[in-house]
Amino acid sequence: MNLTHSMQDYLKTIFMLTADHTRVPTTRIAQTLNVQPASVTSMIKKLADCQLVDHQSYHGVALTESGRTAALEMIRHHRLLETYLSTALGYDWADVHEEADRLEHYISEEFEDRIASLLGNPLYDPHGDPIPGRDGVLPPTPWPCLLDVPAPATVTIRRVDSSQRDALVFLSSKGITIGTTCTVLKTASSYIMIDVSSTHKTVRLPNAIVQRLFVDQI
Amino acid sequence: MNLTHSMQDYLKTIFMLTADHTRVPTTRIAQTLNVQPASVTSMIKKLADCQLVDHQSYHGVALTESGRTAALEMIRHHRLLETYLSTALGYDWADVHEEADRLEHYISEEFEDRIASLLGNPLYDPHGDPIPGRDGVLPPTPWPCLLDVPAPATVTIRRVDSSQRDALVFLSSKGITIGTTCTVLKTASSYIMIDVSSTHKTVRLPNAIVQRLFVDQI
DNA sequence: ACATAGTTTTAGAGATACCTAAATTTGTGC
DNA sequence: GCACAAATTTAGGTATCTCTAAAACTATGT
Repeated sequence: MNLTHSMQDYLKTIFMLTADHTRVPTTRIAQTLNVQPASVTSMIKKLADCQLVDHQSYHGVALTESGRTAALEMIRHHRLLETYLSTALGYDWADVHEEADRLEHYISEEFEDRIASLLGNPLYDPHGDPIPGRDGVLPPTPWPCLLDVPAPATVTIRRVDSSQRDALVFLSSKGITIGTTCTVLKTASSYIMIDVSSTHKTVRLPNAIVQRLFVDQI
Repeated sequence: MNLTHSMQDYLKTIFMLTADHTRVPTTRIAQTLNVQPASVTSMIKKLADCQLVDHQSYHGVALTESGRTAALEMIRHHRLLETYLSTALGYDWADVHEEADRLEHYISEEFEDRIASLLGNPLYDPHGDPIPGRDGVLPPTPWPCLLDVPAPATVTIRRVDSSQRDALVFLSSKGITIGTTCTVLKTASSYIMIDVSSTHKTVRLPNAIVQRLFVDQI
């Protein structure tokens, strides 16, 4: 069964929204994809016909094993593209998502293989998100949220929640990216103060940012 | 007016088929795009409504100035992608077309600019086809067909008609590519014999191949 | 000048993916 | 246990791009 562009989008979205292993309600899918709930229902029905999702009327959706496999393939394309755009074409990490989101549906397996091997089969994309292998295995992401690290501590940034472009722009403007080492100077209730080791500047990070950072404690 | 994927395909095809500055009949477009003539008629009508083509019922189609501009943009995408796939990703020159044909519709202007500048703003793609500039200007292609070069002569391959994948595979198997220098040893009515200077091998080229090669005479 | 073969257009229909509006189901609060 | 709000599905409609079959036009040969 060949998947349409749209089916791939739905599968990827359902995968993202079921990371917590619960079923996802139609409405959340609709919000995420910017379509009406009624449109989701009819697409879900189609995906269920293809055995890609398990749909229980009025009780949400979950991926089947083959749905999960298809979603992971798409996520592999997306994250490899993000990595390639960033590493080989010099894209800013805030701009890779939009381009990858379009191209992921149209690259061939050959293209996928070639960029993967040029990049040295990377395990993480420019935001630290894990890139599924061809076998569908996701590399581990064991890093705790910076919000949960008490001061004083020295940490290395490993992963950023990339869903808000603004946050990415803010972080790179402060010289903070994957691999950056920082020292947490102070933890307040609505922000933290850190010292960025590469620039030796002190930066105030509001909680909205802190909760998007995942770190290795050193 | 935003162009759909399909509109872009039609414009590109009409551009290719009107290289000789004549109008192109519906049927040829249908053959080229592998659709039925009736489908062409309705798409042509849509393109004419957008002032992208000039359609005179029962008397073929030609591009308008804005149709030509849109077609050249798509051809620029296509040929830049072919060049990039070949140069940066190591694709065989016989395989670039298929991949580029899909991706050309989905890359952004930023992607276009980045690969163009990484490649040094190339003027010709891996088959020697001219890459339109951002301004829509096509580099010159002054090279005569090898068929019209009498023996003995020493020539450099400048361009290959890439429309038949088999021919590309055959040529590269014989070590013949863009920039290859050859000496025409003998001209017969249905083939020629050449010496490929890089391999020092003598190769018999049937006319079906010879008529697809365009060369600089040295 | 006109029949006719071939080309092109029109007419009507199917698939995909979206929409709005109306109906149905769920689960909570009383 | 029932009413009600919220979530979800159904029903019916739009746009895009394709198809087949039938009608209309062109151009050629006699």
